[in-house]
Amino acid sequence: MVFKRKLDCVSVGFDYPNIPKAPRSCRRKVINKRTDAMDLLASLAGKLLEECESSSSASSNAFEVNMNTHRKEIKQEDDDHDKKTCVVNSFSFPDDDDDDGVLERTPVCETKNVKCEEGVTEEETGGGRFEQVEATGGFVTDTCKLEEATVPRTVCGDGELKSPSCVDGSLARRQGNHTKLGRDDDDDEKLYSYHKFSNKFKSYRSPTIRRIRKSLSSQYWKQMAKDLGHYRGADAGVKSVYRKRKSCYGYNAAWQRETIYKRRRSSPERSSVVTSDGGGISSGSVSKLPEKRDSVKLSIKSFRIPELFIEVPETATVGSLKRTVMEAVSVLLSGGIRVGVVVHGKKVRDDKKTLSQTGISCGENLTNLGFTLEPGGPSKVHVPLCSQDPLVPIDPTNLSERSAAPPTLDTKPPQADDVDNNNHLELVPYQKEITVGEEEPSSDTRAIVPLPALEVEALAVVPLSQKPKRTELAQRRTRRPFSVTEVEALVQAVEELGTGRWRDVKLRAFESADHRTYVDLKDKWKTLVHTASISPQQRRGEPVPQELLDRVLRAYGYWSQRQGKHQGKGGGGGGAHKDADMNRGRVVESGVSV
DNA sequence: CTTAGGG
DNA sequence: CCCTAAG
Repeated sequence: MVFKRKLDCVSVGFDYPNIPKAPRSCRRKVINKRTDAMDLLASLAGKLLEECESSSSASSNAFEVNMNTHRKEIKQEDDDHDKKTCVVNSFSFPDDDDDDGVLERTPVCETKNVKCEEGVTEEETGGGRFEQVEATGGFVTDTCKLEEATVPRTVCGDGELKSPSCVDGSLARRQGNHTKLGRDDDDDEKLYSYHKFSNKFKSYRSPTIRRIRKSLSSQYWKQMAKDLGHYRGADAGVKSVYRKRKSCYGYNAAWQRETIYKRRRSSPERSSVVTSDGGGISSGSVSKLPEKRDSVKLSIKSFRIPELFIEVPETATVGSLKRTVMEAVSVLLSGGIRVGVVVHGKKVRDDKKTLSQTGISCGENLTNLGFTLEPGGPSKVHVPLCSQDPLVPIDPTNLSERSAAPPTLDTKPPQADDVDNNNHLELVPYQKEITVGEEEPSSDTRAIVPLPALEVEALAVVPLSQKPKRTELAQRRTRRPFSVTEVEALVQAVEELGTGRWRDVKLRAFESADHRTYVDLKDKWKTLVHTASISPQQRRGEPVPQELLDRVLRAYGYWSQRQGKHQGKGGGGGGAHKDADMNRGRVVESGVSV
């Protein structure tokens, strides 16, 4: 595995990795995807602040929700057949971002586990084995020890404490070797089951995660279910020659999650905001925050998604595996989330209680405070998120083509598979302080808030029946303007084959251009016709030689005339013949009827 | 899966 | 480019 990851501490809050960021445009998209998550966090922060303010006149409340890069536990479930089922216990979002160089940071009361994580991580990863993934907005997927270090225990639904299963080693590596992905000490199949039946993962975009524009449409779920494999039929796993984006997934509805994300933004209200440059230490910034006594400061490092079941064929590529995980997580996050507050292991349901009444105060050890993300929560929103917030890009596809993908084990074609750098997910709530200066490294694992149990009940509800709140799981394929050469080839093919045989056009002229589907060609032709019809001044993009546009018009006119006739079917012959016809057609168009 | 069109 | 309805 070549992922190199910066020390967590860095991402956690001291020093932001100065890794190259994906182009803003790329990141933007990602941001949109994360909107829900961010909203939630923002909402959470806002809530806490509100309470704080009401109970005390503190005005310096600040929150910081950071995402950690890291850990994800994977465990192998079954191995029937040739598929691997892995359980991803958790993911965490890297604390990347802040492309605008401004991030808000707030000191947190008393927690200092950064170093701890850092140390562990480094050790686990063999020191530098992982490259920062944040560069591309990705998440590092591994380092389980971290979990133990940071989150020693996890409370299970039944109140029982369990140690998080942790698997070390990168997912990719394991997968490649066909070795176990992890221990399976705790198999909670109920969490989130995600099965991938198809082993066709070459698509350059996530198959299951398709953008759903019409969220309100009843088609949404239908589509979703279809994509996920609920409707998987005989065609499961089958994909057309051109289309490389089909796959089927199955997943069980019950999923519980504690999600995570991080939001750089502090509560809109009056939290104090500190900004610092992305790569710098926040000491200066932090110190700027006025320390008020009655305020409670804390930061949520991350939220964790308990588990994800994933099944992929052994023949699948690492990239596809990553994408699969990404998709699973996206689906999980898409259903809406609710934040829960847990103090001393107990969930605080009364939203009206003040923090101090609840036992949350600066004086207290905040380690007994935890947050949970529960499925489908109404409590989202409130805090206006600003789109300007740099969020962690998680969208794989996008980044893939544009940013230098961190080296990964498998080499894959640039466009299609690197998408992964970002698939990761796990979020663990992180609470730590960004105190400046001396942080004790690994001294205190407790700094991390113990993750409370998830509400199984809530989790049990699995949707498929419920509409996910608008989620933009899928993303658009990256735009790839046709080059003049391609246009030429297209025009040539259309001249010969006509405008109703896109599949043939594809075969003839773009056989090897996997990224050009016949639909793409059809669309391009459409635009070419339009382009040729407008004045040169109105055209945009790389100029297409007028000569080609003329041919476009000519062919368009010609084939239009042939409407109803043999529709080009009689074109078994060569292009020459066609050209002859074309000329004739042009004449016709000129007014001479044939 | 392909086509054809609208978005 | 995406999404769908149709065939």
